[in-house]
Amino acid sequence: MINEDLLLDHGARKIAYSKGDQLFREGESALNFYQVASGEIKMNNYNEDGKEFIQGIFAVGQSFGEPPLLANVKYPANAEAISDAEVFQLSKEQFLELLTSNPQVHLKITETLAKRLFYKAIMVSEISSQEPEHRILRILDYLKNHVHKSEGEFSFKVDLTRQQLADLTGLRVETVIRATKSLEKKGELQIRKRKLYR
Amino acid sequence: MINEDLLLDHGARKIAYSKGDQLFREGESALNFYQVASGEIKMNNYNEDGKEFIQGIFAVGQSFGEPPLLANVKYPANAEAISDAEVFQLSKEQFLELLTSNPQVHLKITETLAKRLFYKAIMVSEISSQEPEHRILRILDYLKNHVHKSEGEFSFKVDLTRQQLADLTGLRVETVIRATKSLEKKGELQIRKRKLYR
DNA sequence: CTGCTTTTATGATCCAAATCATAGTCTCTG
DNA sequence: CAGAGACTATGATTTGGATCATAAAAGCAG
Repeated sequence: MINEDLLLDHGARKIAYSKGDQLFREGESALNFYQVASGEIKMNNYNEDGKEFIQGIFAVGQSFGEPPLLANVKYPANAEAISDAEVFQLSKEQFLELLTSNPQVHLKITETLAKRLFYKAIMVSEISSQEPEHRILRILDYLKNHVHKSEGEFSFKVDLTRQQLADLTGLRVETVIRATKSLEKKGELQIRKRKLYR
Repeated sequence: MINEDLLLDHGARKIAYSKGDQLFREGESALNFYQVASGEIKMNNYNEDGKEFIQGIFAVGQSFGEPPLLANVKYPANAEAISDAEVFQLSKEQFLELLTSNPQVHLKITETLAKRLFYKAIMVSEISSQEPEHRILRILDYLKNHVHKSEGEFSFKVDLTRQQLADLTGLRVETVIRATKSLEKKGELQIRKRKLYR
């Protein structure tokens, strides 16, 4: 997260999006740096037959879409507003200028990338080689420990639908529903009012 | 890739490993920065029943294992020498010192992370939602375009065994063998002397 | 060259998750 | 508060890739 004033000083604009709007699409060139000011943004892919895969969900204060900017490649996924949202937008040049003139911000960004890489490394290995229940627990634990940073059993309320959980893990809704029920039976998580707690 | 002299100036040591040696293991704390001086290193995971997943293969000049260093998390995978290899090793402190005193190196590292994130984003979405043939083509195209940077049809000789390809894509050897044959039939790749060309 | 290991190959069988179908429950909007 | 749409639930069936088994070809060490 980059300080708002710093962003604005470097020419950032705050742009409003409505639920469902797309900010950019897979395959496009990366022109801007983005940071969420309000609401939530997801990055996702759709495969040939329309199945969605969610790369990540970004909430207030989180930036997204930097890698293609820094690596000079096309976007590997789309960005779409999950809810009505506001987003700080900074051109590539302005962003790089900000980075070079603020080493500590640069270091922070590097750290963010490193953390995201850590998450992806876990998910890719999980998805490739584990059963559904295992995959689901892993992503829940990741969210619990690294995003929400909550502690204590069943202290983390999962604010995702079964469908979103499916799209994050590469499973199907029905499989997620059955797997979560099974996990509840095993005491790995709780379901209260249809919401998952881990 | 960081200049060798620069590495040595900051206290890097060159360490020799034999084929099969492990440099670090999943779950350990990140203490060092690594860059390959000769040979090849892979990072991998093993799941409960011993199945391997290869996160990445790193050749001369490439660094690996930086994310946990920068993000203060444990290693998400093991590092193992594929062949006899030499590796520059730099302590965390020395590495961070190098970064802060050489902004352009820092930017280079950030770019490397961004590229790797790009690769992982592609792979995780592929693995989660695509058929074997698709997955294989994607990783081959990635290697062809972004690692070997070769152009022209069938100009890229794949220097991976079917097993390694399986471990990179989360498939099984037999599936990779069948899928590659099918892809050859479709003209998507060539097989000469059992080697794949894309 | 010979035997040994690694890699590629191929058919048969199995099984877990996807798919299909259908319905119940919740939530939000007008 | 009624009705629509989103979400959760559950059973039946299908299927693609894993698994198992076996073998042939290539690479390699002595």
